[in-house]
Amino acid sequence: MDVFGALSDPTRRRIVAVLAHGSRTAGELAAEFPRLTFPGVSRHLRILRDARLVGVTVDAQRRVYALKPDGLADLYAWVAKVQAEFPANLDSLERYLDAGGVREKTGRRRR
Amino acid sequence: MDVFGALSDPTRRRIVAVLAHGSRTAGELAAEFPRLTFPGVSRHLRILRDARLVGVTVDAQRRVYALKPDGLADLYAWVAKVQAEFPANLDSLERYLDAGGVREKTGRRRR
DNA sequence: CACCCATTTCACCCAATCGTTAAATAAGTG
DNA sequence: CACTTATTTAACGATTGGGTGAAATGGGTG
Repeated sequence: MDVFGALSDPTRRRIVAVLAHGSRTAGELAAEFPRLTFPGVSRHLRILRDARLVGVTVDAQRRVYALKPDGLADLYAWVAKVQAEFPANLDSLERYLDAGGVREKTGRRRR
Repeated sequence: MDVFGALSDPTRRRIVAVLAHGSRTAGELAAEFPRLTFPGVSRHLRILRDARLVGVTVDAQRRVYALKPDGLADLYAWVAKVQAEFPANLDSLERYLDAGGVREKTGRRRR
């Protein structure tokens, strides 16, 4: 699952938001989500890890999770690119029509 | 489906990217995705509409889709907030340890 | 090494999502 | 109004995703 997919889940967004304030162990994170079981949180963490949104360091049995800029940067870059390409100041429909977007009348094709 | 969910699909991201360059009719958009059927694209457009990422204007039978800044702004705001809260310059694990994140030795509890 | 703690992996279920085909809706033309 | 174009809605099957409890893994302690 890519960055967008990883962040499409509200729980995972909350995890990322928590980690923005500082690193947490898997257990601490799980404790933040009383409505979820431990394995549930663990799987979310795996998905975030695969998406390069978080990283883990091992401290004995504990896994300390930390936010990683990589994944977020991808997301940010995509949004920035789209926004840059989008001429928001011009009315979009007007622009479309000016560019000759609609070329023909509709209905039965002329014979 | 919210903005994140809407953008979790690659096809929908491509639609948004296309619309960033200018408005398109549903038919024109569908033509950009030869591997998908027309109704398939139509449903993606509906999801993007619900997420306030695009807007429609009616031109006779044609529906002209245009990118809307609203949804993208939400996404941008979320990313910006997380990045602002994330002290990227400090090593995250170090910070965690300094804050006393790990308080006890592991193993069997002391009696 | 017996026991404990922390976390992940496994097997399974249910709900949501994606894509398709067929039918419905909406609107222009002669 | 019959016909055509443009697009959406409906119904349905296949796949993925999130949740759970149970078992497995990795590591520390006495």
